[in-house]
Amino acid sequence: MKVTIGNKELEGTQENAMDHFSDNHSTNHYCPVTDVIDRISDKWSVHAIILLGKNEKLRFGELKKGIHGISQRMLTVTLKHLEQDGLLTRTVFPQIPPKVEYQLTELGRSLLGQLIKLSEWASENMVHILRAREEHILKND
Amino acid sequence: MKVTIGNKELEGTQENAMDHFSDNHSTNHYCPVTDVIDRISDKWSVHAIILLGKNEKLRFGELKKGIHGISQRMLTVTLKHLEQDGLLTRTVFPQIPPKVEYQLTELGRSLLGQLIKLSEWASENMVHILRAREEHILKND
DNA sequence: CTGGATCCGCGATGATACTG
DNA sequence: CAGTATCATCGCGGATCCAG
Repeated sequence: MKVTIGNKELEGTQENAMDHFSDNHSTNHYCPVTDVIDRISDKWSVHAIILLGKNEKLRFGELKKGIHGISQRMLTVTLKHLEQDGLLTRTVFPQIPPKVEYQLTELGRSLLGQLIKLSEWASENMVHILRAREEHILKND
Repeated sequence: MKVTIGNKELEGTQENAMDHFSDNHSTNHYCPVTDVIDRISDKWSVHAIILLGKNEKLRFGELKKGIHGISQRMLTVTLKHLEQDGLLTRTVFPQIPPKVEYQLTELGRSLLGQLIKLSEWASENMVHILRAREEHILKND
């Protein structure tokens, strides 16, 4: 289970998280954590979760308007995935015209916290990354 | 700059992060934060960063062995992106056979912290997600 | 209004061969 | 060993039409 490349290991709280990731490296194939990470790091999923973090309940059309560039199909697919993963609930109001409300579950809200921290990191360090990219372009002259 | 769908806003530290994301919703198109998020949430990038978090320096071949399933091409592309973003350094040793070492920068290490927290969330809540998926499958009978 | 179903283009990715 | 270059492919995701 433990994987060492080279011969260095991590100490403290990092060790547990690393070990989970280790499943994916070396010779093993399927890793649930990687599976979950792949899903929640999905481009549209992140936007949907963040948007639902700003608004307790949202209808399909509101989400569509709120996530710029997303197609109807991808919104449907994304919301279906998030619902399957238990990150949000889908409530159908049997009326004409139909009305469907989406809302984060408690699980979804806990994930929201993580995504916000990640987005905070991104906004704080964005300038460094953008500058690094520019310098890299200049270097190729 | 501020976007409200419905009429709810967030309080506290979440507000800033949300506002950055807001650029991507509504009518605007390009958002640097989204750009950065898309890049750092890339499947292979996460693996490479995590692996380089476990080992201060790694050669190309070691990374290839450590990230199961990645092709040579994608490893090259991924490392190039991470280098362009200033998240890792690439050191070439001019010798035969060639030797190249990759190492996280300080920026990369700070991101590593965030990714580890995300992976910790994933490993802690993985069971709920997997159970939710199973229940959803059972529901479709 | 909220999707489901279908078609399809294209970019991302893998496989392979080659090189300093 | 550490890539580069090229070709083939495959699935994401957009566009469109249809339905309840």
